[in-house]
Amino acid sequence: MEIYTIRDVARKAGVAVSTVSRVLNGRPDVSEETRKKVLDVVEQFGFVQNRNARNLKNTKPGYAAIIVRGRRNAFLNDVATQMIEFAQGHKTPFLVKYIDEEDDEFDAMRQLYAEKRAGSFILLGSRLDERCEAVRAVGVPVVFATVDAERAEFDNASSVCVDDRAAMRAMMDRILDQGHTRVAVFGGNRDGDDIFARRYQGAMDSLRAHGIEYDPDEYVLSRFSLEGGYESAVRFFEKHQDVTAVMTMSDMMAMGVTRALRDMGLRVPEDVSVSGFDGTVMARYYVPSIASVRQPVEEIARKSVELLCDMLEGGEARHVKVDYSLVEGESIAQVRA
Amino acid sequence: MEIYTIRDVARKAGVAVSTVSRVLNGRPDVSEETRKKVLDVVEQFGFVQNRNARNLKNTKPGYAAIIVRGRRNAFLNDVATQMIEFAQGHKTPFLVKYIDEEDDEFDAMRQLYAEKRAGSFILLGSRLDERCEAVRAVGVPVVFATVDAERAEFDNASSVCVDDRAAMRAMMDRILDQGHTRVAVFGGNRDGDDIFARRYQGAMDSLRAHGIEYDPDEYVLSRFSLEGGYESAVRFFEKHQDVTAVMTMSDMMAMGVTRALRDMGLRVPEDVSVSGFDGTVMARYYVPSIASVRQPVEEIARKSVELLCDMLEGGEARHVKVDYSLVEGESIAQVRA
DNA sequence: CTGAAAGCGCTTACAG
DNA sequence: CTGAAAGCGCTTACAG
Repeated sequence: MEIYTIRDVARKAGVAVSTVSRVLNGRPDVSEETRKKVLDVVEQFGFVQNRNARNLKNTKPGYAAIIVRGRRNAFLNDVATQMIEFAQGHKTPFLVKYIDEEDDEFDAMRQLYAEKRAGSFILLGSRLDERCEAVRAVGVPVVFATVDAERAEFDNASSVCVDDRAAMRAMMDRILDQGHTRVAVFGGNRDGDDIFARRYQGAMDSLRAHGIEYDPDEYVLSRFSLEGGYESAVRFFEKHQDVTAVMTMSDMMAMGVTRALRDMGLRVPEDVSVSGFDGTVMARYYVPSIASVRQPVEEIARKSVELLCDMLEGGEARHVKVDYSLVEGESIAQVRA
Repeated sequence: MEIYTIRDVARKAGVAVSTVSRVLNGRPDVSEETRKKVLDVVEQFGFVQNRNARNLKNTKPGYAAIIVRGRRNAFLNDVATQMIEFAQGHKTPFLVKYIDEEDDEFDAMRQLYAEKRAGSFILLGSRLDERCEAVRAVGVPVVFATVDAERAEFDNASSVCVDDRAAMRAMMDRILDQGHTRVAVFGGNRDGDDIFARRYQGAMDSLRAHGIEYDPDEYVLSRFSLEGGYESAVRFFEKHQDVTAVMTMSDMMAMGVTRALRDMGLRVPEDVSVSGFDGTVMARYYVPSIASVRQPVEEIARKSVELLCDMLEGGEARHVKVDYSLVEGESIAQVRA
């Protein structure tokens, strides 16, 4: 495999490297004739620019970077895709960086800033723990998407999310309205002040309002995956056959729970009702379709991009709540007799 | 956000940049004392290396790159993840590059070769069309995974896949053994000589062996997604109520079909049997669980890495078939009376 | 409109 | 064990 540099192209075309560079970057100050000559050689060589060299030179922060944590999360992926769409119209070019579940998005920010000239960021699915103080330190515009960063009070960070607490409460209301009184909640760590804690609080709000006492044993810490939901359900229902509904914090988890119940000979929703969270396509196609809290993918994406562009133009950090909606599903029914 | 270079680190630590570079790269020829001094400054600065500069210098092809086409394909993603696992043990470092469905993996190869010192490749989910002549041109070791490249006769390309034709035939046998005689097949383009064409042939092999005449109208070109399967099924069953089984070329498609059937008031498997392909986790968790052809993720991954390493050590290009297996599922049953 | 030159942040022989 | 210097492939003022 032959690798050509712009020097090779320049020599072959009989021009200077700077001229080739200009052509490659679509600069206007090149004669039509020269441009053509250069492009011919580029074509002929199958020349590909070395972006390492390019980025090394170009140091002014131009890009906005979308950092997505978790390659497998369909919901976050959808949001990222939408963001790119909305970003098309704006002057700032956007790039997407996927990082692993365990990676540090703040390291990723530094890396992107240093290497790719990314000077502003949208963080998708970030967690607001100690490390997020890094955001304050970096000082560049940041938008947290699907995370509420209001209380952290960053000067340079906006956020977009649904009201997780209210959403969860509404879903629990709907379950309780079907007569259920023993509802297990499967989700993430409920301590602290992140979205999982708020969702948990929302569930509690509803129970309290309905005058139902909640048995702490009926909260199950579970992984957000099919397997996680499955295993949690199997373990849980060994001891809690009297529970008639399971509310989860993710659609994947809900589907895992549903499959587990079925394998234990329980029907959903006749014997046990199940709810999810996110409003993913898969949940809609599942049988039974999973009742879920839909986060408005498109609006989260649009708002995030808007807020970032706003800050880039000197606007203040703002915190926006977008409307969730409850997705009807076949997975919830009247409590069994 | 402050960006430090190794010059800054060197100055602060009171050593030369070359020394800092050596420490950063874990070279042995640095005194313990100096190393410590440098690492302290690195820590203090939160220094991150600029990989652009690094890659720009390092030009000897070291990496093996795994190119995955399609970020959303759970199956390919699983294979890629496994490959990384297996690659750990080998001397060659591996890196993964995700490209869009529509991107050209051969362009990606050139790019990676030029920029990241990737001198050998595993192509996951590549299609073997005209563009693949590029593989011959590049000359570096390539492994096609989940694609049969035997007939293309590249000197420098191995391949790993299941026998798609036999697999599809086996699945069709199983369906026909349940008494079905009207089976629709939903899948990709059946012309040419790629895996879709072979799967189609496999289905035909079985029908022929069973003495069943196939109605060409009962082949449906469908997208490989939930939505694709759904729409195809709705359109198809408007006109073909007498069909009692649908064989598909992907689990996603099969789940879409199942949901569509249910929405049309048909039960799976009581009224219509459905089968998938790939053996994904989601299909196993679906209700009904989807009978599928499992491609052995782990073995495809292991074999691909092995074949590549083999070629890197001068071995010949080889073409390996790994064993598929039929996954039992609740989605297939005796034909309705 | 075009070219010669400096420099982006690293690594790697080459001296010492 | 350590440092000075060249150079990776580009871009971008600066001249002309």
